[in-house]
Amino acid sequence: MPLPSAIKRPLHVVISEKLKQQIDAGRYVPGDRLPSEFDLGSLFEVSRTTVRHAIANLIQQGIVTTQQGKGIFVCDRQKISFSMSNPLMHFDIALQQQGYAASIKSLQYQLVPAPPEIALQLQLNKANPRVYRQEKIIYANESAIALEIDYFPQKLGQQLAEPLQQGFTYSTLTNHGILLQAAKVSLESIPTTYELSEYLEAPLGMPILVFNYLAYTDKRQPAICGKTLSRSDWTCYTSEFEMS
Amino acid sequence: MPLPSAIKRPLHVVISEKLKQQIDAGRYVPGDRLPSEFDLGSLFEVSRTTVRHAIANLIQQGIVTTQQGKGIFVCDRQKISFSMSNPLMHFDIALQQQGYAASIKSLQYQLVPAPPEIALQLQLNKANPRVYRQEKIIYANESAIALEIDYFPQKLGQQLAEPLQQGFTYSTLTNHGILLQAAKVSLESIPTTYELSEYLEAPLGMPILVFNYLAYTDKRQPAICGKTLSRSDWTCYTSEFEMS
DNA sequence: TAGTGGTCTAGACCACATC
DNA sequence: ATGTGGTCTAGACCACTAG
Repeated sequence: MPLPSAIKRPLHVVISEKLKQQIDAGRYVPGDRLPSEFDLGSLFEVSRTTVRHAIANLIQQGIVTTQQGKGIFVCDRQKISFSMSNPLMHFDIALQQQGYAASIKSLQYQLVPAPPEIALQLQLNKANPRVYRQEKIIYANESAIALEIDYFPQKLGQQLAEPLQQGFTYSTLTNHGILLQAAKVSLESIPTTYELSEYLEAPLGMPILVFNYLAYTDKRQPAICGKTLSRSDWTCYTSEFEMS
Repeated sequence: MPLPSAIKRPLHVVISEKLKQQIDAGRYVPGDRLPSEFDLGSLFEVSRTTVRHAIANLIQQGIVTTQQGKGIFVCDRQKISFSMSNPLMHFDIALQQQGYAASIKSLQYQLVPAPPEIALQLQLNKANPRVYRQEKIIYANESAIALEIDYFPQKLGQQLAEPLQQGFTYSTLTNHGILLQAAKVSLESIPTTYELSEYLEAPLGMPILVFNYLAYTDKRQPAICGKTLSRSDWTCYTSEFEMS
């Protein structure tokens, strides 16, 4: 006699948990293809819609991935960790330390009118402040893991236009003598939107980690700000604190 | 003539974006009820399945919430922020500072065999170490916002059994003279599982922020560890750093 | 051409809320 | 009794992949 709570579990939840158990037990290993949606339907004796609902749960958890025309495949689950304590330093160095080839692709580098909240953060007091806005994808071993959106003050963005479009933000700044001394950061999470799903090749709705930062060259002078949106199935952030 | 990319957008994405625009524009304000799924279906001239798919997108983004038998309601979106810099300190004080009534409900407080990774973290070297495991829900104004899972060494857990089941972890510890001096933390995100969705009354698949911590009374002595799983639509974590 | 996942439909039954 | 969202079915058509 199953528990009352077990009776109530929706079929799609039961099926996704059964599949997860089989994967955890090694019945399927990373790279394996699962039976097709039709076959899973007859295996579990449910409609294809219900199978798809169950698979959607697994996709969101980063357990499987689908490829149109090919099938459902088990993912290799490993997280890349980025230290927050030295903000921005993370990406290229952290990726290389963890054995990944780090690269970027700049999607946008453009002088635009500063959005109000950006002007506030960067303390731009002119009438119609302009900033350089950069969008770039961060890759680890050819896989897109994050979308970074940075805002640079006009002067800085003009000076370093070429190098910033070639390399990682923090490394580029330090290589050009701009040392960041402090930062305010925040971390939140959102589901993958349709736009993001195309940039990061991530399934719609999968959690995305949003790392917001505002970095200062010294205590009073904000230098750059921006955010990094990373796939939560591949990334986590770490830090160490001492309390005074 | 719409853009090619616009043509390709799935109907459920188009519809959820239309609804989001109407909400952002003030056509519906927090607390308002949207038309029923049937009515939305005839409004947009799509099937109820497609409407449900569109609504699911909005639910995951924390924009609307559904109540069986009642309808679809626009959420009030405000995030509570917790400072990471003084770990654990957060919850009760941070909630009160931001104008919320903070409370907890202890679900479990039990001496259990220590899971291997917990024994390692707490440096329990005995043969079959035991720890107290606590599960509790954290409420802000009657709303469940987080599930906290803590592990206490046997001695500590026994001494503070009653107060720990009544109050917030950090406050209880400091009130009893246990001062935490350092901590290692990490932040990741996962989708809401079925169990979590029941604890937090959160929709299946919505992003959850996972705050893992290991706190020390001094540099060498780990005191407690655990994690806090919080609704990402209601919470974010902040910190400030200075680089040396 | 056949098989796969992606999208969408129309309709059924259930549980819950309200009157 | 009625209306709502939650679940599930059976089936259709499309786009992509492969042999």
